[in-house]
Amino acid sequence: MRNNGANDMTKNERKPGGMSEQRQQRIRLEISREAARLFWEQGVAATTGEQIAAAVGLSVRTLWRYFRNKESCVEPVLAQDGEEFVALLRRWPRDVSLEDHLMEWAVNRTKDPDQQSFDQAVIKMTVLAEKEPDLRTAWLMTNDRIERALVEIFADRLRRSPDDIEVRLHAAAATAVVRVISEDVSAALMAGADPTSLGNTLGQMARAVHTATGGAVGDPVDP
Amino acid sequence: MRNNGANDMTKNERKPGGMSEQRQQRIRLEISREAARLFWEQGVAATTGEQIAAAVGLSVRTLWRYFRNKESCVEPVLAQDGEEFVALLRRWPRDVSLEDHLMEWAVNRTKDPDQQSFDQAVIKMTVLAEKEPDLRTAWLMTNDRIERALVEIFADRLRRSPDDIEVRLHAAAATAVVRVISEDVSAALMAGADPTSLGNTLGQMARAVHTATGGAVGDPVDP
DNA sequence: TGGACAACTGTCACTAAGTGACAATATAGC
DNA sequence: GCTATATTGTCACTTAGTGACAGTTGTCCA
Repeated sequence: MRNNGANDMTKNERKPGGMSEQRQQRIRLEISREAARLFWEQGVAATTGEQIAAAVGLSVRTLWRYFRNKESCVEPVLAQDGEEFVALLRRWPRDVSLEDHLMEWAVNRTKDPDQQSFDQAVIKMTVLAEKEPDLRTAWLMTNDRIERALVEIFADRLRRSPDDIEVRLHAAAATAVVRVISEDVSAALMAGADPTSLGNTLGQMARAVHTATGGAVGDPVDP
Repeated sequence: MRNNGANDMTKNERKPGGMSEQRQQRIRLEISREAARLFWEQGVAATTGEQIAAAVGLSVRTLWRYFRNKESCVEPVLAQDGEEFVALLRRWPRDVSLEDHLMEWAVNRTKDPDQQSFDQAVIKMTVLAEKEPDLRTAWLMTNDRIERALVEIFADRLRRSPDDIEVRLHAAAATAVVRVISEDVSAALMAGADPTSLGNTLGQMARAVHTATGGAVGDPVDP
């Protein structure tokens, strides 16, 4: 999904003095990467904001302008896979099943070499978030955001209101099972599992979503 | 569920100088109550640890010995309903459906007068947690703990391993839908809804759990 | 190309969160 | 009451995080 940032120059809403959205995001990602590395190497508590700022070459004050607090520094890394997943669901055609859509994407995607090392960071943080309480909160918050996104997506697909309790229930259940599978896969990969067996992970997610929504989400729907 | 603290004096492991488990819990709850009140009245950011400590008559240092950080001060309040729910599920007979078990409990329970005002605090915090990010993390963390408890309970009921991915999926989905319904009900009550219509909330939860687990959890099972 | 203007960044001073150490105190068991 | 031990308070300290203000950088437009 690294291929989607492609020249979407439709939003030229840059004000004088403001920097491009992309640049802001790149800095956030850069910070997040360094924070993840430090958290992994020394633990969260032992890592200071000063260290993170120094690692990326910013003043501490600026660091806190990009992130509300220390834990949220890793959110861009933690949210990576989730946002990829959400973006994928946004492009989900109505006449295609979830499993087919995910599988079709899986075979077509190309693995950017630079992306590889980044994926490592994602996996490390996901695993670390199982034990470190501060990272756990960040992980749960990113999943909370995913859930809100899924509410919109599901509401659209089911032609129901985002306020509909059924829709919100489906989104919550779907997000929960996707999260658990992500945790499970990350733990397996960290333990040295063969990444090729990961190919079926998306199929597992699709089936889990279908089950967790009582069959309401996953099948093709009327156009 | 106030009636379960009943004389479980089996754990007489009190060491000289140590205080009883109950006393510790009472203090934690007392702190939580005051924190919730202050958070509601002035907002989370505007409330200092010093204020909370003063309100309950403790030194600030002692406050931080009871709670790791400011947000977690409200966890006992936020966890109230959830722990009640978990305790209820622990007593869930194998030959009874979830809906029947919850409904039977609903009619038999007595509303402690002191409990009323406490419920108000629970509702307030649940609603406040929808907007205030710091409380949101606390709310998600309590639900994370509930999920872990449900893993054990479901594993036991399904006679499967707590490590079984299916079991964890069911627990995650179930916790998620129960959380959403709780949020929904709290918001409705806060908006002035009639509490009598709340009687069916447990039925709704039971059905939602049944659906979110693909029918795996909710029906009676073999003894 | 060269301002003009607004956003971005750094420095400084500050408040509040949270912790370690140690002495004082309270409590359970005898 | 006596004793051992957990609990609490006080003090000093580090770090998280913010507000204000000045300097810098990047964008838009002439």
